[in-house]
Amino acid sequence: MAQQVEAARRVPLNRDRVLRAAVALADDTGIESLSMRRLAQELGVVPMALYKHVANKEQLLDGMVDVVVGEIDPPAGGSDWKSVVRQRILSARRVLLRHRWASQVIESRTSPTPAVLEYLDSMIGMFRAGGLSLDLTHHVMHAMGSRLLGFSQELFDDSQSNASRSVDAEAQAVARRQMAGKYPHIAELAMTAAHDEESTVGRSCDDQFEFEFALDLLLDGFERLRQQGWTSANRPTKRPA
Amino acid sequence: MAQQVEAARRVPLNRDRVLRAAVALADDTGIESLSMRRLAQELGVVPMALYKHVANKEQLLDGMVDVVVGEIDPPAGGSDWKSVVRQRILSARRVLLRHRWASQVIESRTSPTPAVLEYLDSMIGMFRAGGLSLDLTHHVMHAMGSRLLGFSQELFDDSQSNASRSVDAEAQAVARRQMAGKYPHIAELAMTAAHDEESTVGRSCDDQFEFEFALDLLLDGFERLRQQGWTSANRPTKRPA
DNA sequence: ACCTGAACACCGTTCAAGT
DNA sequence: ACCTGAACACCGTTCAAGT
Repeated sequence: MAQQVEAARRVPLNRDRVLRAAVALADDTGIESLSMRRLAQELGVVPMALYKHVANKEQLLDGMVDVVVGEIDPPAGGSDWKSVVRQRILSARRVLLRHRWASQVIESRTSPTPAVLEYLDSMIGMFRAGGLSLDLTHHVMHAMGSRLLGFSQELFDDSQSNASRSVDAEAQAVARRQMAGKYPHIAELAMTAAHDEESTVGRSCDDQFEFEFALDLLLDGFERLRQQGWTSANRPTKRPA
Repeated sequence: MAQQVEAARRVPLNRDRVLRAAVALADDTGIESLSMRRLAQELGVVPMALYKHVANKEQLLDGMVDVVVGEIDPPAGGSDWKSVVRQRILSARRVLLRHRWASQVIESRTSPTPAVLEYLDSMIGMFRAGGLSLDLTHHVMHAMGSRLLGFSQELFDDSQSNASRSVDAEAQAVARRQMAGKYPHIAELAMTAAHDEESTVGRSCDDQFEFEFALDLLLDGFERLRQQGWTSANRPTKRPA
């Protein structure tokens, strides 16, 4: 332990070491006690040294989110779309259970990090590959965003609007093209929403409708189970406590 | 405006005025800029004056949550259970949209406030009155907790475990009886979980199973829509932008 | 040119000194 | 007995002074 600290002090600080130390500290002591000063102390450096690798605390938190999201397993190919999506989401859940501060931090970000966008993009791709229409995939992503994906509803909307706020039109177009290159499925979805026959400029999508879509889907499911006299007796084998 | 501030200064401070001012300040300037010092300034008092009405900032946040949850409409009787639940949840959503900081604060509480417990209790009561079995209601509440209820999955579990941590057995029993009096439906549910044939002491419930229940319910719903060639063309009338 | 100690403007909360 | 100014132990971040 003391040896590790010694060794760590000798290795020159870099962004990756800063982020991993921050994740470890948050895992161990909780996100509320993660401070720039405490983190610096843990790394055996003066607080100011951190500011060479992250612009500020917000960027540190962004970086920590990317580390965590990077731990989610890549999609496993082969089976039907439901199994593939299911496996991926269960992997994400395991990751978020390992880093219990992560959901809260992800939801607190004002705009999603690249790693989060990549995760969402590949998730959309899995639905599309499974044969779901663009239209259905759009609403499905919103419904999943509730909490099963690990973060909140509004995140998905913001990936568009926040990035393009207070920037001139030309820069926006460039950003959009860059985005389409990196995240084709997100771009495809955004495009459809924009070309919607009833849409006015920048309408994007109807939050209220998305919310009710998820709600009604669940409620109808509950009612169906109710009518069938559903019971949890057919629960999978439980490991003993 | 200046008159209001003058008048407010004359009225003696009480807990209710402190909480309402805190809610208004969070609504206006965001939760991150709500500080004890700033709130005191807004009320025209010295920071220390607040500590006569709330023990600390955590208790202030608890009180703010109760104010917000108190704004949710009471259940409207009469119709089928789905309409009743639907209306209530849509009311809760409207409230949380008015106070955009609230979800985050509710999820950050270490144990649920009385108002939140009351809200959950009456929600359970609505499902039970609709004819859902205790068993089904249990899983339904977990599935709803995802995000549609406005706060996270784990909250519901903690209402039991957190309250009874590091307290002797006798005090626990008293607390349980008090709880059963105030929140009969929660108590009923907790009881069933405890008497589950396979349960060991304090097993409460299988988080993993609850998560997958919600997940599979949604996924099966998506697949059904997919097979039906679902489209959002039958969307309700949209108000123009 | 690079690094960093001291300082700034905050924060929640305590406590002793004042009335 | 009550109230509160000053103080404490923090925080993120700036910046000028040092090498």
